[in-house]
Amino acid sequence: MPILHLDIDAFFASVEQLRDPRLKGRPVAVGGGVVASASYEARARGVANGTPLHEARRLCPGIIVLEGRHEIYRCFTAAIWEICRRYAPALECLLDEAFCDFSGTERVYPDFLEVGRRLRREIQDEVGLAVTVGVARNRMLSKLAAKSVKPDGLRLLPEADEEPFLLSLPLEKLPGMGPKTRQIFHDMNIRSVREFREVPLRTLEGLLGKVGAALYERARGRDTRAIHEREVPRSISRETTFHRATAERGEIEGLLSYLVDRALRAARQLGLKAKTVGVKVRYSDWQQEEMSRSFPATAVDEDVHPVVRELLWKLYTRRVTLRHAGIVLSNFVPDDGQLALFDDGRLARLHAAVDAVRDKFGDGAIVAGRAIDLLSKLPKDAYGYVLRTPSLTK
DNA sequence: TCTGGGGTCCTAGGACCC
DNA sequence: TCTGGGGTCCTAGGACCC
Repeated sequence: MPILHLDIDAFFASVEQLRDPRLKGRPVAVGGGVVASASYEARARGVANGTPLHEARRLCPGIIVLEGRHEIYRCFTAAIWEICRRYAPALECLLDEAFCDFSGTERVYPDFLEVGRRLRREIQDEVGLAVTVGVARNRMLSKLAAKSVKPDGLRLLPEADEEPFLLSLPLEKLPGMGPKTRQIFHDMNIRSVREFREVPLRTLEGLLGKVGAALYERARGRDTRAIHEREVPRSISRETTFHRATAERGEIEGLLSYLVDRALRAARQLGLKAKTVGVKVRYSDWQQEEMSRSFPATAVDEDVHPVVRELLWKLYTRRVTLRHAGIVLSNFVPDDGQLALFDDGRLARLHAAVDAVRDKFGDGAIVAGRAIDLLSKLPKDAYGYVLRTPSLTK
């Protein structure tokens, strides 16, 4: 019974309620544009994660909407993962949830229900947040077990109970069964895991390839995905929606430069250089375009900015204003500290100094290049530019 | 009532090399 | 000159998850 899944209940909203007692017992939503996290008081009124904010206000008049601050949330998750590490030999953390791998510890912990109880109690006592815990034989089952007892719950799913539990699930509860895939099976009048089990493996593979084979396994309670700490990210992206849709080159380039600087700083903090950058734009009519380019690995802002400008020129062709723009870095390699051919190290030292100032005074403390155009257009605060929809993660 | 900001993995075609 | 096959990298796009 070696995998324990832990999920922080209504994470962002709960942190806000903890920090401001006046919010206790009241409907709270954190987000911009759509709800990123809704308190259970808000959920009771039909507000779900992903609900557009105006719709949330209609469903739940008096709902308190907050922008949220990732710096604060990160402190809370750090404290909670620390508590998990007291017990679990291996941990995989994703934003507001964690998988704890207890493989090989059955002698140390004869009763995983008791481990779950202790974890929940210590997190509640030391951090002040409620978490839901599920324990089962593998990754998928532990998460499904937790989902079945949210919020503030604890469930151990013994092997003997797996079959009836799985067979009772609606099809969309299977991980990997999103809206598109679900529709395919609904059209075939298949709506439950029980009915899905009748579909032969070959049919699923023919229909969905590897995804189909994975779903076949999961419908039978099998999941071989390991629990592991994320080493090197596959991509780092920064994107945002404009305060007002715009067609002004200077403003668009300025914003993209700013986003590149932020993403590259994250890469440098991880000791990574990127080999690919992508630019994405979304027009006011919601049409979206993306383009990417590869180059020799770099973590230097000035190397990436011209590529981004070139991509923007190729990409932004319609005479329609943009509502949204972003960049994504990918194809990372470790930064071996090697300098470019004609660089004597001054550039690296300059970036280290700039990063240090930004760490201390916020991303907006030092602004260079095209991002300077933003100074007159965007408000700034202690953390950097105030974007229309601040990121809640990093 | 027009819809956020992160991420992951998979597929597929084309370039290029052997 | 034509044919073929495999491997790898790049780019684009789709589906899914929190």
